[in-house]
Amino acid sequence: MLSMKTKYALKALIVLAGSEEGRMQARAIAKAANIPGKFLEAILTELKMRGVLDSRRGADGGFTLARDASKIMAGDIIRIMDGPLAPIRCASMTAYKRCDDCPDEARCALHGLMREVREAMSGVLDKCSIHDLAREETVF
Amino acid sequence: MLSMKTKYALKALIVLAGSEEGRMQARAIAKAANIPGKFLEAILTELKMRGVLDSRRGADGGFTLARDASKIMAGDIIRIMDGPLAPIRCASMTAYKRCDDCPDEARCALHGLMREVREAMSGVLDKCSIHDLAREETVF
DNA sequence: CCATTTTCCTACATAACCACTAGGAAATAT
DNA sequence: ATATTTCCTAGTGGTTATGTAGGAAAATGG
Repeated sequence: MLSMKTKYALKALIVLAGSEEGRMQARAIAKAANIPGKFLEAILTELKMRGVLDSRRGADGGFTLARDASKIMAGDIIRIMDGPLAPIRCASMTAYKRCDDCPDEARCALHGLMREVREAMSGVLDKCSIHDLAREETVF
Repeated sequence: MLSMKTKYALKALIVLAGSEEGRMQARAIAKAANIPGKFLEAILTELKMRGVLDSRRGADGGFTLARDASKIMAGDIIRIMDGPLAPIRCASMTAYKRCDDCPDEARCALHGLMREVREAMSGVLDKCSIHDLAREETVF
């Protein structure tokens, strides 16, 4: 299950990608996407820290996408906010970690299955960009 | 991410499905699958309550699969223990619920994407049975 | 009937996480 | 200088995760 945080992050990016100027203030995004203001602030800061957004402060400041919307994938955002896509760490590409109690990964029944799941999820989420999401007639 | 509970449930079922007798006691399963005993007890009880296992108590009691291992799908178990596969309730088949704040599902950018994800996950998890998992040379 | 075994049930513990909120410091534009 | 806006540190109240402890109820073997 996606956390609200992740859902808000995606919505915020879609709103931002669909904006005229390309730059929007936290307040405006919060209003447009119907997200609690202070909470969104924290989310945007995190996205900036992780290189997804750029920001400028002070009057007439705001946030911009750090790269083209077509290069920001839904999968990237979910990984940043919620962690790896894979249902289990030993099946993750981006955050692999061996299970403490697993004697032999190659013969673990779950490992193989969960890799398939990860692959399936990645196949959808890493092929869908914020640009793809923003071009539809989106309502929040 | 799968919870330990779900991981344990799957492991327990695989062990049980792979056993000679078809009936095993909680203690024995815990040992074979390397799961904390008392915790497993609770898990097995839940699986029984949800119709996946049958049980008999008293001396020489234990747990058996309530139906053929080939008819118990990994997806079923995950849904029972962790909830819906879909990343968001409005994209779930088995636990659909409209988002409170969503004015029009058909035009929600996330809805469509998350349905694709659910479909992809279901495609793997609802086609893989405990039987499939147990037939491999599994080690825990 | 009795003792033993095993499931079943209730309760608790503790740590982490989720979804936010408050208040102010630092930077920027006019 | 002032107003605006992001950035930073804290804290809060509720829920979930991952178990443990202790004993009641049921079944079996003798």
